[in-house]
Amino acid sequence: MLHSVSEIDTSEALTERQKAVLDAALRLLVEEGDQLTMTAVARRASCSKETLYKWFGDRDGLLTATVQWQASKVRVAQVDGKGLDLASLTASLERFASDWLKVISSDTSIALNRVAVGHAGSGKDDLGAVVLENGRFALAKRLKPMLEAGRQAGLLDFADAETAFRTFFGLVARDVQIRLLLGDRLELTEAAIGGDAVRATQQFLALFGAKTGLQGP
Amino acid sequence: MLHSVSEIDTSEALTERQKAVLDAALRLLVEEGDQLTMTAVARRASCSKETLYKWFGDRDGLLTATVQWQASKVRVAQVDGKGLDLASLTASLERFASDWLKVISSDTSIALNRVAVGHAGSGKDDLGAVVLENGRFALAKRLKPMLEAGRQAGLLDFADAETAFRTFFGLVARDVQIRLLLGDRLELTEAAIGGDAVRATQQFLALFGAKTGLQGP
DNA sequence: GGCGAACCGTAACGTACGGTACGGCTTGTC
DNA sequence: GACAAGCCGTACCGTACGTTACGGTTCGCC
Repeated sequence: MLHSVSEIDTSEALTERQKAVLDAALRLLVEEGDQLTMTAVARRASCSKETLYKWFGDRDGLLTATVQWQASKVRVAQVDGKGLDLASLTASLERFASDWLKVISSDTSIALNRVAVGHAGSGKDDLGAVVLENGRFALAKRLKPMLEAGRQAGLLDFADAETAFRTFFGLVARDVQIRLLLGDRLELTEAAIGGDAVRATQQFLALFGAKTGLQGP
Repeated sequence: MLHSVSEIDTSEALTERQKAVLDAALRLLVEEGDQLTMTAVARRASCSKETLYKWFGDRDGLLTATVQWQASKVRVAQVDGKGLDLASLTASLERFASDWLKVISSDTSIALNRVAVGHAGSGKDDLGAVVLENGRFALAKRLKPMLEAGRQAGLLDFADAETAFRTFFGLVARDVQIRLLLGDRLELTEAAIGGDAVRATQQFLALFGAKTGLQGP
């Protein structure tokens, strides 16, 4: 049974058919937003509504399963901070920034966040928590070890990794996500993302780089 | 007729009674979110549904009018940069940061943004544009002259005011708005907001303060 | 006092959609 | 080949809610 899930576990023993159905639901979610209907999902996935209800319980269960399914697809490898120097730290931060900008500007992320935000008001489900856990918090969990390693290597100087992370987050995302969620056309080309990643990283290093005389006047 | 409006104009000749009705709708929107019903609004406002439809056209019209009504209430005075020094610039920036954090963490803003985000997918109305115009863009319009003045006074150093603004925005808001929209409990006390405003301002000045030897080693 | 406009309260209408039931088809098992 | 399980397609049910209609009341105006 899927609709009893609210823990952190991910793929939850989905059959291939179920994954295909959730993929269809996801595509429809991106196209239609929250006003997708069970009938439309069934038609798109070439399955019966009865099956949908048997597998996912109800509409909220389907939505939750869809969001979790997408979340389970974006697990990425942990980077480790072996032999860290300023160049590799910089490259890693730029990588994080670039990846994150690509994520939040993707159609899928926008659609999922819209749905989750819309549901956040009425505590029926925890879509918001799922999205947050696999977005912002997952990013923090991956980035913080790198920041700590940078501090160990004498490259960074900060008191609290959480605070440092949040500043990095702000420097990278700025107003991009909220503008996209609110429907602002804001095309982020590959080049623009790359430039933003470099800028954000430089700003972060300017704020939290260790004062070892390497960059001061 | 209200429902033919989509320009930038604001209060649009509302009678007192209409304002009262919109206030009721706004309160209900904060409580119920997007699943408020016309019946509920009519009951809360002690008016008939017929009146609602006559005044606002349809449900979307009522929602749009409500959002615009709230927007028209938050017009604030333009600050001017006469006799600007570092202390007054710092104070102004802190003020902007603090005000903005208060806004985005308020129940009203959260509710309005949630509704607007939810509607942004299906181009039925332009709630997203309205919210954006009276939120993020209004802030930029008020802040940029101050930044320019700071540059004129030799206190700030940046190439593009828009870019500088967006960095300030990122440093202030960080992950706060998206977390709140997604339902994360994140209580911002008066003290926390004040601290964040100071921190964001200091970081901004560290990045964009003119290198006049005033703060370097 | 008579009249019309605006508005309140409520009832009624239509529909879209969540959820369920059911007949038929396919597939695996004995 | 009989049988059961799982699933597809579709028809069906119930309800919530947007929208409309209408009788009754208030209020300004002559």
